[in-house]
Amino acid sequence: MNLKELASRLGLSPTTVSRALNGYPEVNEATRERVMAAAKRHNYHPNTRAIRLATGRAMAIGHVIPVATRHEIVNPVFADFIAGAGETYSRNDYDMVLSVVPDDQEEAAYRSLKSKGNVDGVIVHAPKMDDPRIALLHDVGLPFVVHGRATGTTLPYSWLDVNNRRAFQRATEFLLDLGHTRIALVNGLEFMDFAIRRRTGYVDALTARGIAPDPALMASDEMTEIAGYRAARAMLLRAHRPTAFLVASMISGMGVRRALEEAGLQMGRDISVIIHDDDLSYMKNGDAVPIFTATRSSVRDAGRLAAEMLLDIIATPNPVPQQRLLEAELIMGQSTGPCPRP
Amino acid sequence: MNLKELASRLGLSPTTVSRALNGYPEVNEATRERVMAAAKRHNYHPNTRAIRLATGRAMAIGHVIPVATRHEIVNPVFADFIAGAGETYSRNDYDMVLSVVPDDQEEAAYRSLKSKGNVDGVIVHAPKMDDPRIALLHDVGLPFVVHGRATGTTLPYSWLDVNNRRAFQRATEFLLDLGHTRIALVNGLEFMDFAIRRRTGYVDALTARGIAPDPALMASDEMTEIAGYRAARAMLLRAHRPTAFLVASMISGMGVRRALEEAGLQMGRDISVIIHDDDLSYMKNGDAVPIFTATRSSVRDAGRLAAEMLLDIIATPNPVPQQRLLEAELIMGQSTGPCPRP
DNA sequence: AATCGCCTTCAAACCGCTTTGGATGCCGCA
DNA sequence: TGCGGCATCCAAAGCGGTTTGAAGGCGATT
Repeated sequence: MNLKELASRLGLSPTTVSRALNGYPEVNEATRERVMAAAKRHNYHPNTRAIRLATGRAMAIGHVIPVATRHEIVNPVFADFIAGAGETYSRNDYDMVLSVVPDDQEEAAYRSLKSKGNVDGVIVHAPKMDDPRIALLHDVGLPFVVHGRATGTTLPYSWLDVNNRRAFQRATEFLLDLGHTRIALVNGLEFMDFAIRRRTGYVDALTARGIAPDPALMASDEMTEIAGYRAARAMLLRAHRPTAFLVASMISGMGVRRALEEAGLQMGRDISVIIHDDDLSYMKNGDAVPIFTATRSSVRDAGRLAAEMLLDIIATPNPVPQQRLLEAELIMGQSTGPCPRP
Repeated sequence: MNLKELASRLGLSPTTVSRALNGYPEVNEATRERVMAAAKRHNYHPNTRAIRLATGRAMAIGHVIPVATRHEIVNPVFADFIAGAGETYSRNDYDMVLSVVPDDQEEAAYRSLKSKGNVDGVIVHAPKMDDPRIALLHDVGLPFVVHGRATGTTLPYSWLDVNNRRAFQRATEFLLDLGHTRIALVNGLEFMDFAIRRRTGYVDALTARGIAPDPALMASDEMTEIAGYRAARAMLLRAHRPTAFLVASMISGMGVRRALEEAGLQMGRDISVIIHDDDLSYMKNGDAVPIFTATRSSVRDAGRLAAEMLLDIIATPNPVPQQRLLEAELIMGQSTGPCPRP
């Protein structure tokens, strides 16, 4: 059942039927109702491919996922972000298209998405310092929103980010207030923008209290269980071990916990831990009582909001770049306590 | 730059240019090269939307992701599957479209995908017992491949699955051989087909050795850290605690480990644990030496293979249902050992 | 009564590609 | 010399919608 057939059954022209269905004003209300009823009765759904060609819009948003090397976006955080963004797209009749490409072809992927007209815009994930993708998308002319920010980029662009610096600053201050002075940072890879900001927050808080950051207590690696475990273990073996840990993610946190337990240290009593909690659906930080004290910010909400921002930009004739900074909340769990006196 | 313009620049008809670019035989080789060169020079990429309308094919595969209730597909396992499938799609110039929908609208989502012509086929995730989606897709006429199987369904359909029953049977036998008799099962939700099969494997292995399965040692819940922790803790508090655990996933396994450590039990010495390891990129089970002894099967490979199967089915005129059963390997880690004599 | 303007509706062009059904020219062969 | 056959190329008709430009009908205004 297509438009032409539906129209002929109704004794109307395709023009009128199309307009009736799309809510244009120049059609009689009685006619519109007749058309709507017939469309429902015959289970008519306009062909997306035809709409796309006729309107010149793809009605789809792209997400490029580079794979196959050191840093992979394919992680639990990404899954939750996608879920949030996907909800927004569905509500607005947009498709979400994921392009999984070898990471040396990421740039080509964006260009191709644009020139072949597969999408109306993209969301840029995991921005790095001086991220080249921003300039690229700028001159390709593909609307985009960055999840995060890219330090060093001068071009104006739209982004949605969590205030990572402030979150880690507050967490550090909280530990300092508890009497901790040897606070370790188990950070993500520090070419990632958010990791840089987190470190800044941590360093700022320490220096504000007159404590010189100790490079031996600052690790930077992928946010996996293994990496968290390794970093924590190495630090615990040092002569002067830290009394508190600031950890980049729930998953790294599990690794840190493993190292602590292996060392016979009890979290919350012998040693304190604060993690950053993306509030992942499959990785909840406890329920009533959080396992870890944490800086929390739902990445799923971020996905929802970033998608809304992008759709808004696409719908606007001459859009101005939009920015939005979300604050993480500091939630109390069982993993922190006063620094034990030696 | 579109086909018509490119053609006129070349002094050729669009027909010939189209054929030259698509490798049809009825065009002079010299002409073809001239066309190819011009296409490259002018950076011509055919408009996907037009190709789709003209050919009647969507060149896209759909994945429907239901959200917002108890069981959510949005999990790390799903992310890895998607990554695998996405690689296959990219290689074959297909788009991957994800539909995130409230789970009471899942059926409508499939129907809409079909009637609006957004995709050429779909992959069905997380099949349940007597899964209604199989009959639905059958009569809607949308090609599909199921990741897993659906016990109770009589219709023929294509699927790709891991031999979950055998994997858990082997794992159980392995523990029995080590002298364990009180073996606990921390399973996924048992309306999920794979969870049913795993339980069957476990029960079969026990009964084959004359051991009656103890309902108190069989838990079934979501595969999260929390759920794993709760199930294990409850069992450890019983008078006759288990000496070994069989756990449904890496994440549940972390929860079980937390419970064990809380109870002061050392994995591999006081108590044995075997998990199922989907070999997730961000949830590696150790590296050189696995943390957990495990039944391992890469869900990413599964994604790759399932996608290949689907593309093959779509390309075949009168396809017959395809099946493929992957075997999990049993890998030795540090979490198992002989049953300690009391 | 003629004209104007609004409300409805329609025919046809268009989006950018594929594909069918010729058309043309050239060669070889009878 | 005439003709079949092959190699090339093209015009035009789709694909299934949207959108422009125009037209018919009718009440209101002059």
